[in-house]
Amino acid sequence: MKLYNTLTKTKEEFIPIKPGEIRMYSCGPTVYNYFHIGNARPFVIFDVFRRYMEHKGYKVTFVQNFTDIDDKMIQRAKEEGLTVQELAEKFIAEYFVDADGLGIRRADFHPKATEHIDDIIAFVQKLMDKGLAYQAGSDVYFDTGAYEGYGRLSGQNLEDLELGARIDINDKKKNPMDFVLWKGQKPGEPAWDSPWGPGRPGWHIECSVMATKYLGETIDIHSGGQDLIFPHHENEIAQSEGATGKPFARYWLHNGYINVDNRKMSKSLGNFFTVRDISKDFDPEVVRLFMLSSHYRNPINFSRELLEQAQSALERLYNARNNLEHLLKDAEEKPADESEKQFLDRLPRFKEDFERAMEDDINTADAVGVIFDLVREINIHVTAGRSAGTIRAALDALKSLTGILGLLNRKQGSLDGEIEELIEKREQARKMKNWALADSIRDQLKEQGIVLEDTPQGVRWKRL
RNA sequence: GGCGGCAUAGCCAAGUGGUAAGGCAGAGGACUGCAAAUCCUUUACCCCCAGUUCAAAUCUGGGUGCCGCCUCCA
Repeated sequence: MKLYNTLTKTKEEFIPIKPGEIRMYSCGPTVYNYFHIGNARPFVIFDVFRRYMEHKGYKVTFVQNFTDIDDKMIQRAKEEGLTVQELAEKFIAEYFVDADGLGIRRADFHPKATEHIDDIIAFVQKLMDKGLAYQAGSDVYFDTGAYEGYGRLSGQNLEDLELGARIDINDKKKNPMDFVLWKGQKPGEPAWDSPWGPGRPGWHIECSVMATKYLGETIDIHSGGQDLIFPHHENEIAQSEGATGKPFARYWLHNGYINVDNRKMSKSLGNFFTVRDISKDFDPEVVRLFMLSSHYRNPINFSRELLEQAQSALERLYNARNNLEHLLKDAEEKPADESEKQFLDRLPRFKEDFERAMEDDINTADAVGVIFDLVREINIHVTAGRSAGTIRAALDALKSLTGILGLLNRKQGSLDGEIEELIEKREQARKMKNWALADSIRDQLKEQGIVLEDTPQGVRWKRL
């Protein structure tokens, strides 16, 4: 498996610290709102990475945090008339609703900052003890000047950063790039007691603390959006390596942005679409396929038209699956004939091609292409009269590959009796060549979202 | 000012030395009572200019255009 490592700016062969095991941390959402599809991209792509590595037999321990205390949380809670904790609980629940819809599996741990205050305080204390942090008023700052190697991840050095700095004037800091580890309480804000007085953790520290707590001082992979490279991940490295003296993460993975009209989708620009909003018009699985159709490090433009394209593509996948399941219903158990054998012999190649794509820095776009190649092969060769074994093999191959990408989660389900009766009535009408009646029933069902397709093996239905 | 990314058909998008995967849309055909699904056929001067090479979308240099980070942000 080759992965592009932001730390080295090269594609490297991935070698886990412990053979067969992967420990990975991915930055999760600040839970003050529904998340938008820009936020969703890392959730989806790193979920796919995790699924793929598990498919390859790795034991993956995956941690994704919830930031449940910060300025935005406090402000939003105030606006909503909720406590910060109530706000967090609400949007953590909503996170899971949308994440489930997108087919994102739960992490092994979803730690929250507020549940690790003691750990955070101990961590900050450790940095103080090492002379890498200092108290200024009621705040505690990380001393970037005292830490060697600041800027390694983002390819910046302190001087250049300061030259272009658009940072707030803050007299309390020794160095403009110093960042807060512990924020002293302001009136009306939630706070926890600490050696430096009541306050709350800064943003960056929670990830260092929770990553090392759940995964160890050196982890295999740390991931997130490109906008986290600086300063968030830079600061995580400084804190973690400052505190432990060990490398923090071996591989840093960063996904590209989702753009709208070629501009980055972001909360501050206000040009964002929440997954929740999009779910009103599209199955979130469409969003998932949309994201996986391009390489994760490339920016992708978002538009309704592109989702419609993805939706049509997804339908093609479902059609193939539904067709196989339909064929399987009354397929015979019999030995494969010569042409079936040839088809079966070709099946493993799709898996190989798929894996080759995935091994190349998670090239899901290429991998999706392989799935469509497989679909065509299946549509050509797996037709009426094929043996049950052949159909099953095709279905297994398709489900296996789409499963790794977390696609085709929708179940075919069943129809209620009333609709079944209508379908039967239409079948009778067709036998009598009463096309007018047959077509009117078909139209009527379509109104209800049931599409009928007549095949040589009888009528097949699907939901719109 | 510093650092970085991208430019492939109507729309999306892989491909990083041997003359272009895949999807969507379109056109024609097959199948169908009609459809749908499916299959077949069809649609690319790979941003521009130089250079390296037997050979470049792919490497090098120079342009042009767009975007991002350096501030909260996935």
